[in-house]
Formats: sequence, C-alpha cells, structure tokens
Amino acid sequence: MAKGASDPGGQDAAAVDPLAALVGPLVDALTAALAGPDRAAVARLLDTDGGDGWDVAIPLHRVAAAAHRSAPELAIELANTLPAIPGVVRRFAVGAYVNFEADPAWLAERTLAMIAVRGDRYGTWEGSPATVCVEHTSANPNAPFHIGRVRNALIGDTLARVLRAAGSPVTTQYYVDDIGRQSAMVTWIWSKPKESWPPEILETLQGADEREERADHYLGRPYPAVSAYVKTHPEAAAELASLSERLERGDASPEHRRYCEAILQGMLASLARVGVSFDEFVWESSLLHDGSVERVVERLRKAPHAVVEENGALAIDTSVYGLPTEEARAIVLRGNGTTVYPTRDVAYHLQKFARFARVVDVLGQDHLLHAKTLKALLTEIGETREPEFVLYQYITLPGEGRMSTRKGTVVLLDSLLDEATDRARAEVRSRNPELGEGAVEEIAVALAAGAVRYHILRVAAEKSVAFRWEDALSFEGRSGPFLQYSFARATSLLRKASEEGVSLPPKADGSLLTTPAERALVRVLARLPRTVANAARTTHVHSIAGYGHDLADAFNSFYQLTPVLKAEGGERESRLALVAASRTALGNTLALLGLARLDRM
RNA sequence: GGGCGCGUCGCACAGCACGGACCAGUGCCCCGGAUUCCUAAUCCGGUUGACGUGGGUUCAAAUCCCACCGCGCCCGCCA
Repeated sequence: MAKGASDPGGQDAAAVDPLAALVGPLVDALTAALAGPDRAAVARLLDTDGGDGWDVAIPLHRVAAAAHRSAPELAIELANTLPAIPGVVRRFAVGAYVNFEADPAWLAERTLAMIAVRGDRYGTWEGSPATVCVEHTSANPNAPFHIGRVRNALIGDTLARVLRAAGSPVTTQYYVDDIGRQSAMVTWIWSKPKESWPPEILETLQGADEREERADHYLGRPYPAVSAYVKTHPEAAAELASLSERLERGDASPEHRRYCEAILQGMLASLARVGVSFDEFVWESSLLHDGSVERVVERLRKAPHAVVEENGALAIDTSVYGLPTEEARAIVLRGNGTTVYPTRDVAYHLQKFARFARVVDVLGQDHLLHAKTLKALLTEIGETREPEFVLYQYITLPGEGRMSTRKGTVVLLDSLLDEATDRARAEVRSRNPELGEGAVEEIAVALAAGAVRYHILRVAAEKSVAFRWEDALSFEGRSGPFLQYSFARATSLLRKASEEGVSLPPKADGSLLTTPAERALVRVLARLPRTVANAARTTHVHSIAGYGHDLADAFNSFYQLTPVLKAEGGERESRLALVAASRTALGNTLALLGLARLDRM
C-alpha cells in the first residue's frame, strides 16, 4: 500500500535502477504540474507498488486540500494535461488518484538491458566512500553456537552484504571476550586435573571423545555445570574471581588464550557452514594490553558525573541519562581496581570511531541497557559520535522460552544443520539418481545451509521467533531452497538452450513479453535495486528475504506457464533473455542473503 | 515498580519508516486440478478468515497519539 518511491538518490539512479528511469521523469512532470510540493515530497507521495492496470499512482487528497481544490477534479485535470512521459503509455484518474501505466515493452527492454549490462552488480549502488564497521556475533568463546546466538551472526552478516551492495565499504568485526567471567570458567575447569573435578561437572564429559568432537563442543561441555556450580560453591566462585582478575591484569597462563582460540575456531567452523565469516577479530585483552582501557578509565575519572564509591569503585551517575537502573549509576571500575565490560567496550568503540565513519553494532535486545550505558559513557568522556544499534529479539523454544547455554536449553546450530543435511541428501538422491556422492553431498550441504539461513533471516529482527523443527527444515514455499531451486531451474534452462544452439539475443524485444506472467516478472526484476537501497537504509534485512521469495515466485509462475525453448523465433529469444535476467537477479539476491547458488539440485 | 520490544486468518510471517483507493498480502494446513513438454523442492484454482482492547487525531488509521490488557527481555562491582 503506497510508498517505496523514496529516492535513494545521490547519483544517477537511472543508470542502476530501472524504476528510477520510469519514476524520475514522472516525479519531474508532477512536480512541475502541481506547483506546490517539492520533488522529494512528490516522490514520497508516489505509490510504486502497482495494481490493477497501473504501475505508479499518486493520491491527491493532500495536494488538493492545500490548493483548496477537489481531489477528483484535480486528478482528472492532471490526467488530461500532463505532458507525455517516456515509458508511460496511459494515465487515468480514479477518484482522488491518478494512475500511470508503464509501457510494458519499454520497461521490459530497459530492465533486461540493465541487468545484462550490470550482471552481478545489478541491484548494487555506487555509494560514498564512508566506511562502515559492522560488529556482530561477538559470542563468548565458551560453547558451541545454538540457533539463538546464530541469529545475531546471520543478521549481521547479511546486513554487511546489504550495506556493501548499497555502496558502502564494510568491515565486519567479531569482538572476542577473552577477559570476562564466561570464558574464565572454561579455563578454570580445564586447567584442573580431571580427578579433582566435582562429580556433577565431570559427568558432563560422559560419552564424549575429545578426538571426535570439535573444540567448541568438547571444551564447552562443562560450561553449564560450572556456571551452576560456582553459584553454590563460594570457594569456587572465589577462585574464578581471582582468575578473572589475573586475566584482566594480563598475567594469566597462556593456556587461557589457547582454550579461547580453540573454542573460537570451532565456533567459526560452525558459522562457516552457514556462510558467515569475519574480516577482523578484536580480542578484548588487546585493549587492556595496549593501554587503551586505562586511558578510558582516566577520562572517566574526570567525567562530569564521576563518583567514587565507598570501597573505591568508580561509578558514573547516569541519572541525567534516564537509564532504567535502580541506583541510577554505572560502575566502571570495581573496588579492586579492575574494569567492567562497559568500560572496556568504550575503549573498543573509540578504536572503531578512529577508523570508521559509521559504527553499527548488532545486539540482542537484552543488551539494550548496555547500549544505552555505552552511549552515556561515551558522552561522559566527551565523545560526540555514537554507534548505531541493530537490536533483535530472541529465538525461543516452545515451553522453554529463550535459549540458554547456561541452562542447557538449546538447539545447536550443528544439530540443526546435520538434520537438514540428512533430509536434503535423501531428497537430492531420489531426484538425481545419476549424481555421484560428492555432488549429492555438495548440494545437500548447500540446501541445508540455505534452509536454515533463510528461515532465520525471513523474520524481522524485532520479532521473537518460536523455533519449530519442522518449519526450520522446510524446503518448500517460503524457504531458502525454493529460491535456490528457482535459480537452478533458470540455470538449467539456459544450459539447455546453449546445448540446442539457441543463443541470447543482443537485445530483447519487449513487445513480445506481454503475458501477465512476463509482465509481473519484469516488474519484480525491476524492483531489486530499490529493495536493496531500502533494506540498507532501514537495516531491515528480512525485506531481502521477502523480495527473494517474490522473485522466485514470479519466475516459477512464468516458467510454468510460458514455453521458452519450445517457443519460436523472437519470442523464444526474448523469453530466453528474460530467463537470463531472472537468473542474474535471483543469483544476486541469493548472494545478498548468503545462500549458495546451485546450478542443479 | 521503571525501561524497551512485540500483539495481523487455525499456525507462521509481510505490510507500519513517510497514514491513502481498487479484494490487508505471503507460506503452511485443507480441498480440487496440472507431468508424452525447458527440474512437480513447481504451478493453477478454491475454502476459511485476522489488524489485542478502548479512546483520540484525520477527508482517510494495521500504520500516528493516549490508556489499558497479554507476552518477552532488561533494571549486577556478569558479559
């Protein structure tokens, strides 16, 4: 319903966005004719969703009211007096609206030509050189990924892809917390000889084989039990506290780093299975060792709202920032002189600000207070810049609520992927009996990853998701494999065409692409650049997933209803060009979502 | 108690930024069809039905405002 006409602007949009070629001149003509609202206001008013017999519409209630005129009259007048607009074959008034119908041939030719020229760059924009840092995932190195934790990684990774497509140079960072209590628990238990482990912790190793399990799985086993144990055993808690303190002071044994490193590598292997990787890793300890945390502490001591607590702890009075803490203060330095996480995070952000024009953090919604505290602390030390936060809600388990590694109520990413791969393997085999094992495996793995990735990405970040196996494992309908299947179909059709010696025309004849299915497909194809621009601006990566489904859907309808290779002459060539354009757009969308492009499946 | 977020067909989601019409879309489920033809993980058609409640603003509200209800998360010298 309306909108979508916003101008991503700043460049010659018509060179990268087929709809801009249609909408741009339309906006110009309307702005001139209305002689009231400016260009941007007119563009905002436009509805580019398309409907029954129209592609672009403008409601005139508001402009008419401002001009003290009747909207229907103005609509009729406008429809009659507007000059000819390139690409628009028909305009007509309906009530308070003027509807414009694009010339389908014109739109098809422009869109297909642009896709052919832009290739894998279709959908991307030439942006500014302003660099962006997207920090995401940053999970403590203490246990394997469960699918709740992985939502962060998928949103962050996809956001990075989308921002790059929108024209920003993006660097992704994973902040590795090797200082805190969580990772200290790992070293605390594993640095003890197993004979001395409390039985309830040792029990977690039952049936485990160090040689067969990846480090994150194996070394992460005792974590929930350790977490519970230290709550009820003060002497253990004291040991842990002392270890934490030593870690912060930098004189802990080197084995701690080895444990963190090993678990992290395991976790990254998990993420690699769903196509997530990082440009850079920032170890929290490095900020302590290079003195940047200390410099932050010095600045915080001089902060306008700094207060020293009775035991020597340093706090910031946050009452002016309206933070919803009971005591309206944020501790930044403990009584024992060590720092807390927010303090170190300030140092990390200063480092990011020094290198990047834009700083984006992907955070679970339980970190909201921390995000606000971080902003307050940055303000306190006189920093004027602030990070942008992309918050997401949790994936919950029916009856269990939010997943918790500590509580052991999790569905592991690896388990989900394993199950998905098993199902995909069986499916691929039965459909492609002639395929070798290697090829089957490769396709199954790609489909499993696609299903899981898409399933999590399709929901808006701010919605919580109730996890259900059967939904996560679906390969039909609104799913990753549906998109991948469409791409494979298009690829296979093009392959066949080339085998039969049918080649792509230098230029498609748009006047031959006029069936409803063809027109609908062209329209969806033309939408990709705007969809990318909107997703980047709003950080709503789920809209790309929605677009992908629309595109696959339109392509499949066309595919089913329209013979291509069996058509003749120019019709065959033009349809083939439409298939090629669809394959390109589908492939680009798949890349945006981080799904593998399969030539067959 | 305070803060933030969410509430749309039986289920799961989109639409809300910047309020617009013409049936509020989609997937799953259910029913009926399509394969001598480019991959049926698909397509075509059908049934059902929903904007949490109550107010307000407006020519126009799923969309904006207020209140309430329900659910989730947070309110550590944890991270």
